[in-house]
Amino acid sequence: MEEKKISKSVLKRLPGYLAYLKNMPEDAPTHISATALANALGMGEVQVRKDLAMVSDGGRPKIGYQREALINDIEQFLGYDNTTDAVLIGAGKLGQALMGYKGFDEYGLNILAAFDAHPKQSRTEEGKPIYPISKLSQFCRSHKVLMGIITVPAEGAQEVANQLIAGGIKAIWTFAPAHLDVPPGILVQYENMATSLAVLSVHLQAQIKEEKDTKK
Amino acid sequence: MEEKKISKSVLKRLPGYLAYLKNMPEDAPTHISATALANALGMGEVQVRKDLAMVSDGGRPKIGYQREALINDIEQFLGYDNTTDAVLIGAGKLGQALMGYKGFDEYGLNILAAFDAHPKQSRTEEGKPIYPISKLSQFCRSHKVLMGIITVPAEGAQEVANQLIAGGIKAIWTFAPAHLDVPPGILVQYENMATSLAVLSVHLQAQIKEEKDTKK
DNA sequence: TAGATTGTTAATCGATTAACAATC
DNA sequence: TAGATTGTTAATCGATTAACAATC
Repeated sequence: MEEKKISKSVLKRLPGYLAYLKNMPEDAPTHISATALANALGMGEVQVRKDLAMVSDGGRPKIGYQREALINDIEQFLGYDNTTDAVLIGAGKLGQALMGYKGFDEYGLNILAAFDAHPKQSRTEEGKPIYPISKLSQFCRSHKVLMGIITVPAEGAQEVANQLIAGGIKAIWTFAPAHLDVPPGILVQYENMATSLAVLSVHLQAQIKEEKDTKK
Repeated sequence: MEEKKISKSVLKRLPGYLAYLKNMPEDAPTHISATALANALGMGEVQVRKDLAMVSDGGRPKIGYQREALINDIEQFLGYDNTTDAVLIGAGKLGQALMGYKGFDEYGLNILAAFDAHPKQSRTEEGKPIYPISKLSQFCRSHKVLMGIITVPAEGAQEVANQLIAGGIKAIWTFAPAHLDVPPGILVQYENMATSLAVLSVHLQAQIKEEKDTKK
């Protein structure tokens, strides 16, 4: 594994490989080829090989990549071996669903606490604290939190982002359908359901139209 | 608006424009320039102009695009003026959060019912029915549902997808971190939280490393 | 008219795919 | 050795950006 700069497209495909590899049964062969991976995930084999070359120190011709090692390499590359503390803002349904999601520790993500403008309880079902939003910046500073997860309605998102940044956060994961203005150096990752819906909707429109045309 | 084939990249940016335009205050000017839009969303103005050219029949030099008309053009292009019936499978926390999200009708999305392997209630909080998963295919067929939303754990996702396809569905929106094998013609849109987390995690790793290096 | 803004045509950039040599 | 598979180098493709002419 050489320290090349990785492109975002490659980066986004890595979790797919990782999930597949981790889900393989215990009794599966210890090695797997890029070809096999590509087929399983419906991708081109050259692409898979090139992607893996970015994170792994190589497979062996005729044999493939050692599965355990590959899993480790990807996890290390993605930083899943270090835990990241995060806060979540907006303890509505979506927020609570995320707070309760067990799978995040696989990604090294640890949500410390939730914040809400008007907390209805003082703890989530899982027992994590819910604080009023006024404590947000201070909490981030004192706990050295680097990541904020925004699950408030669109109108409130920018204000929350401002407070997160004031608290010293470096990355924001937002589920609010709103563009966020942030200073350089802060990463905003939009979990954009509207984008997905657009892709789906256009596909369906085309399907419906096609069907009509066929019937004519 | 000429009937050109649109690229996925353009398509994915359209919802951003739409949301911004719809959120503009009532008393804002009736026209808006691509330049203004680009600045507001932190994008290149040429890109915005080119994107808009795909869906709109044109702005006027010096004046820009008529906001109302533009909103309409984008909505029509994305098919948000036609409602799409959908079913959701997996009435867990995330599923319930999505069932309760009011904003979907803006996108023309109408979730008819939820399905679950072991329904705990017969209706969601909003009063939509929750059926056992055994009724899934039949329901899709009889209601001519074209879209399925999967919010079950990864292990169950492929089986649910199979049943959706058996029910005649044409598009799948899945929140399960699992690759789905589907026949050609069926669109799978992955709402891939793992992907987002990877991008965030790598950014934070770099931040942390940078900070260390600076302190040295 | 002058200048802001549009739309188009050409140039650049990056990512994917194809071809091929290396190797176990 | 032969063949599967790797990694690399070159070719293609698509998307973004830059340059510029058109227009209100």
